[in-house]
Amino acid sequence: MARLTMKEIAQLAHVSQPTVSRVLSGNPDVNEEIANRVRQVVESVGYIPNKAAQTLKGNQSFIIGVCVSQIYNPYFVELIDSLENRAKEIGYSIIFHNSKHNPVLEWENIQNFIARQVDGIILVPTGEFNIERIKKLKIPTVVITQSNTVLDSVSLDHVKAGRMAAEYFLKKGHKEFGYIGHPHDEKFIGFESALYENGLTFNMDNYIEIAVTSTYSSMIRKDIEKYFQSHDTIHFSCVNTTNDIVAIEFMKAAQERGLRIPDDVSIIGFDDTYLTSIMGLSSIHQPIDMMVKNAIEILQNRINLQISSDKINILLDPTIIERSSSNYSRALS
Amino acid sequence: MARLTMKEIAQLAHVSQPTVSRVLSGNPDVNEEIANRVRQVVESVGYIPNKAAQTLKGNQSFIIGVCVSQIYNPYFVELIDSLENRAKEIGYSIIFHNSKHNPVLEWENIQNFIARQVDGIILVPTGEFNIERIKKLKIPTVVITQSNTVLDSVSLDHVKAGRMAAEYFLKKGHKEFGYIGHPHDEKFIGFESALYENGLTFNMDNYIEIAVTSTYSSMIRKDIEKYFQSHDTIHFSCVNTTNDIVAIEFMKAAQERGLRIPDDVSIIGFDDTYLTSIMGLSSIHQPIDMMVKNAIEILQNRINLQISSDKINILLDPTIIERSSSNYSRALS
DNA sequence: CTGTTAGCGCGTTCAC
DNA sequence: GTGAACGCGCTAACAG
Repeated sequence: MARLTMKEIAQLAHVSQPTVSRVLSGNPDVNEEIANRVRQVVESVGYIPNKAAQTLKGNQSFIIGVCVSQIYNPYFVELIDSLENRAKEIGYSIIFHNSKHNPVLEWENIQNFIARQVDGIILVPTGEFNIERIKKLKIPTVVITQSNTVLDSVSLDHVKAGRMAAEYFLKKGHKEFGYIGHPHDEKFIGFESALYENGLTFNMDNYIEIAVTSTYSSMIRKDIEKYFQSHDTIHFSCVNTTNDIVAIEFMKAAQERGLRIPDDVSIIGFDDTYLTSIMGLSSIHQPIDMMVKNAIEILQNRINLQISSDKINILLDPTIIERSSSNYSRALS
Repeated sequence: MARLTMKEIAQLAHVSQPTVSRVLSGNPDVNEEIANRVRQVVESVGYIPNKAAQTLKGNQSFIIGVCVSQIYNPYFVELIDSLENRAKEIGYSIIFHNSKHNPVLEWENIQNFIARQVDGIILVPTGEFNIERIKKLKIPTVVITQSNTVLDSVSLDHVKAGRMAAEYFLKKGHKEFGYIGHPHDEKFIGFESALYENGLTFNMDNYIEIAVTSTYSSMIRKDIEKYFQSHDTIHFSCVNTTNDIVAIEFMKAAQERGLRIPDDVSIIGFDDTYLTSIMGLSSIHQPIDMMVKNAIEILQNRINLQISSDKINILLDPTIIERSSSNYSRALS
């Protein structure tokens, strides 16, 4: 249980403890022979330096705190995996937290990050609740998968994604449009405006609302069923959705009601998770690795260069991946 | 950037630093008035104690290292989420690593855990490669989702799960059995032996082998396609699989070849991830929360009581969840 | 080039 | 009931 310390290594190698430190940190000003002797001992006893002490001393923990708002969506899994990979590449560890869409939990998680002396934070926020407080902490923080007006952020251009879906449907000859998403969905803004620019207005009765807190398939399904309870059938031939899970739940609900996909209703998902290939769901691809790469780069710069340059907001371009769920053209009239 | 220290809090509250320490640790031997004054200051400046220093001092980090062998399977997501939840409940943080089925990476991850002074490790091992070395570290470690002959472990009873699938198929009247899994699959042992006890022998030509390293759907799919290349069709009416992803990939491959499910071939998955409900896939349920609960409990005991009692190996009972993919009875002959 | 000294922020004696 | 002094394991500054 009691791990070896640098001091003990020093004794074993008959040198002073700082010399061991120098050898391990690659300081070249050490006699090669002595260095080898030290390395020999370190190797043979399997000594590993105590990062808690290094952190205390050096004011750097080489930890990045990651806090996501949910994890159920496979999209977040890929995000976490990608984050862990990149972080490891640059010698960082990840402390992971889930805020479950709860701002109070989110703030607790952030506080833990502070306590742990993380060098930076990557955040999928629950909303705007804690943003200002986080800003005040002066810890490099980048919001990922959403853009933010206060903090650095890296995300897909959601508005553009919405536009893209609308334009895709328009090109396929659709006339009546549906949307399934949360209230205040950026993608919807793009979706609606693209329609508007084509002389169409979105009928809000075709908006199926999913509660922000509906994190599980079953809850999403209930939200969709609620819509069907007040609407005998749907009055749209195509529908854009806020994520793949929502899309799939709608897909199932529609099929159970005898609606054919894509003939009766075309569907586009969002995130392009691996669920899409399983279900043949068209989806808008999020370049996760690219987002993560950018986010970590920003953090690194903020950490090392102590730059307090202007806020950085990166918006990446969406790509639409067509699969069978939307591969259907309406006859032109 | 430079965070407040306890000493500075002490100055602000006109007390000594140890007094602040006492107040924060809930030591009752402090004048109530002074304690309140301290709490007041702590609150108003948002002071958060430095865990790196606490770790260094107290020899406890309140960190649990979690290292999984892959993350692509949604099963692991639920595992990580559950772990994070429980850990937080007892005041622990999680450092997360993915070994990607690579023993070298796994060992690096473990070394990082040591460096970070984790109090315990929860591990989904890549194999036996590092087990003995880990044992020597004398750090409380529990293997999860697999049983282990050297370390503590909590897992489902895989052999029993295999038996359960076989018995289920037998009851449905099946005569020819298939299996899709990795080499040396514990579930297969149970599957085969249950058949054997019913006077049947498993035909190894009906074993579709998936490489351990086939982590993505596409790779699994390739393994399945390879089987079909050397076999015009399948000679089994039911098949047990090693996880849900494998099951779904087989499902798709079979359907593309005109096989009806469950009429021509019944399928049972494993893990009971949310993919199953999407696909109507029968599956053997893993009680993740129960496993996590047990695993963390074992860790806690090992950490706090310093107990070095006998190795603990918990085997939980499987449950089979029937959905449409296996809901079909063969006519009895 | 190497060893001695100091101090990171905190918890824990020990006197008072 | 409270403060002074020490040390956890390490890195950095300073001598020599």
